[in-house]
Amino acid sequence: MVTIKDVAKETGVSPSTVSRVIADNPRISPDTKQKVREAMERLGYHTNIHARNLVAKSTKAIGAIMPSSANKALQNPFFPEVLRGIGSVIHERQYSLTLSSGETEQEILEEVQRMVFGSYVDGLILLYSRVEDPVVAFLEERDFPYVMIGKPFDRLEEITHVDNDNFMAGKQITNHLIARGHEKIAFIGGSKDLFVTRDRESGYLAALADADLPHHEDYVIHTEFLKSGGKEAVEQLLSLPIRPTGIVVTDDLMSLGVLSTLEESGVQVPGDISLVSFNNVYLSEITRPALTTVDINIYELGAQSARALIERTVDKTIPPKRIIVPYTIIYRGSVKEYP
Amino acid sequence: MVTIKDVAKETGVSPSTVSRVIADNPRISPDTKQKVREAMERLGYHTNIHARNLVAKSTKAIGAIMPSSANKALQNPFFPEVLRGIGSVIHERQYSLTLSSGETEQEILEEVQRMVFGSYVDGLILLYSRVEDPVVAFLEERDFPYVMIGKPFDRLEEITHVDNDNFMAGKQITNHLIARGHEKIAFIGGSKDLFVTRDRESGYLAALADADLPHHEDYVIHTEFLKSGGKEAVEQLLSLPIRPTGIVVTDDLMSLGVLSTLEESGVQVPGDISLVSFNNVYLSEITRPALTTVDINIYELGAQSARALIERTVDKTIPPKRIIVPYTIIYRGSVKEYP
DNA sequence: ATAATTTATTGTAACGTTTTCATAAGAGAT
DNA sequence: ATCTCTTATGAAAACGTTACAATAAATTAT
Repeated sequence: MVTIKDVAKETGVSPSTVSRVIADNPRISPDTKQKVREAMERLGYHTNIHARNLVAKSTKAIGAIMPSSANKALQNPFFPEVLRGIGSVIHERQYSLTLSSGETEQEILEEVQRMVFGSYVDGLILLYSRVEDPVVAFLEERDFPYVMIGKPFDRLEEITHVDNDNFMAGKQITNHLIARGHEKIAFIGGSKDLFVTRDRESGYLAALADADLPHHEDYVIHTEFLKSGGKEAVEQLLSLPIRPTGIVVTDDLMSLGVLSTLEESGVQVPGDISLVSFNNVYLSEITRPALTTVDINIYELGAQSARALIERTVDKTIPPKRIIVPYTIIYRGSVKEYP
Repeated sequence: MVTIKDVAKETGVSPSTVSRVIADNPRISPDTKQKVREAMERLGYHTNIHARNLVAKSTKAIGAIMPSSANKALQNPFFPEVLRGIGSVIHERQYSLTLSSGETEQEILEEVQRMVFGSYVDGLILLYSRVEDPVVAFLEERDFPYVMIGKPFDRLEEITHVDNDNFMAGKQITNHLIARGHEKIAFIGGSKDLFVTRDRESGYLAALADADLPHHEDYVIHTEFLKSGGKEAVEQLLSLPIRPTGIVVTDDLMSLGVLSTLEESGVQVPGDISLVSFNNVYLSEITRPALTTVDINIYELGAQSARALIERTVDKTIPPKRIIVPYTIIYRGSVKEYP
């Protein structure tokens, strides 16, 4: 391994000078810089991060915490896409990205502790948001830099997070259905513990209220992600005396299940029932019909969170902020004028 | 930050002793161990990896290299799933996982170089296999430990890799179609540059040959992953004078597109055409019909590669090996007896 | 011409570990 | 009682880097 000393010897200069050349310190004369850089190139020098980190205290690495993998949700193409967004700014800033996951809540917490105590990373991105998260409690207690993708359980103003305006998105996509003449609109969402679900549901309800449409309890269904993708939800909906003519589903992957179950039951989409969805992952354009869905810009969710985190790690004093990533509605074939 | 010295002072013992306790060195008396461990617990000691790595030379970290993200393939739920597999053994062995991706080939190579030169990781897992990969060339040249998921371009015997028996899988799933009476069987695969595609195709051809079924050039189609998920492929197939009655598709996500396009064209699955697929990702059970697909055990692909890599990093002399992860065929509703 | 200031460079300590070598104390052998 | 042999511990060097204080040389001010 070629070290700073080798370069120093080669150039006939001291190690400290070489170090400053690496840092591009203005105190070093252009000639020496030139000379040293050539030697570094020639010898194939690469700085050893561990030595650097040991003294510099900064690791130039951030960690991404995945939700507990006991959860099928992990198969959602959402994750590769956020990771891609994070990765792009990580790469651009010459940082590195450590991925952390675990089967259980407990495992995840342990991993996080190992990472912060062992100073593996300068900061963390939480790729999920859940109520009463012990990880958040731990990070707050240690005052360790982190940002959250999604909406924090509490202390909204104190936690830097990047999110969509899920309320407005929910409202607007529901309005789209209403504008197309639908009045009996159902809602299928994931777990009530997730803020995405809650926000999108609130938006849905607000849209109904604004349009003076009645709201039926039975039209709102919460289902576990893994439970055959909304099969039961659809069955429940179809068994109702008055069937809805439109459905708002909070996730494309779930929509796929909903779509299948509907067609299986002989219900045409969008002929009999219109469907709108969220996320705009790849599959939403290859289903039949292609889904009208709100594109929440997952990539940007990742990129923004990485930017905010890095900013935060270099200057701990900057105040927490909330970043709202804009969404766009992608109109495709799953909605039809009613009647 | 509480260091080894603090623990030493607290216990009235030397730093070296504390270090030895951490390493569970048998030379330390049970009493001192007990005493030191208590102090570590009490003070909340956690070992600083950078200091450790600096002297120990091992980072206890491995890197995972994702394919270039210019590629839509990244949205494939395949990746979260391998990552989950890798993550599980990483966690179990107390290693950490660094994720590396890049837009372009060049970016990826740079990242890899940074990782190996800066001694970020002890070894790398390549989550893709492609022809003439400069990353592989680089790693070989530096004799840096790595394993590949999939099949290497050349030097099969010299590169540790973990793969499925894609030939047999392709053959067996095609045989399933043949056993159900199909004789006109088409094949839709991804890029010919990918070994998965090639192997599965060879298996498909072998099955046809074994059954003395004729092979039509027109029945084999290679399509880019991102191109609307096999829409064109299906259209080509349907425009043929003699339509196939069965199709082998090399990826579930692609099957979804195929399925949609077929139904759109008024072709019933499995009524008119039977479909078999590969990977068994979550969505394959929520399509309509649910896909008969070969479960390649993605999780295990990840776990095995991590195990093999770690083994390799602790002992560089162990010979390269090839690990074949068994597959199973999951029979669902996309195949029907012909006629 | 001398003093004060700026500029470019170096020597050294520090970061938190691990590891080699040395040493003290106790056990066993003579 | 002396000597050797374990066993348990400590002191110190090393890992590769950064950063602070010190110094030498060059420039400017008086």
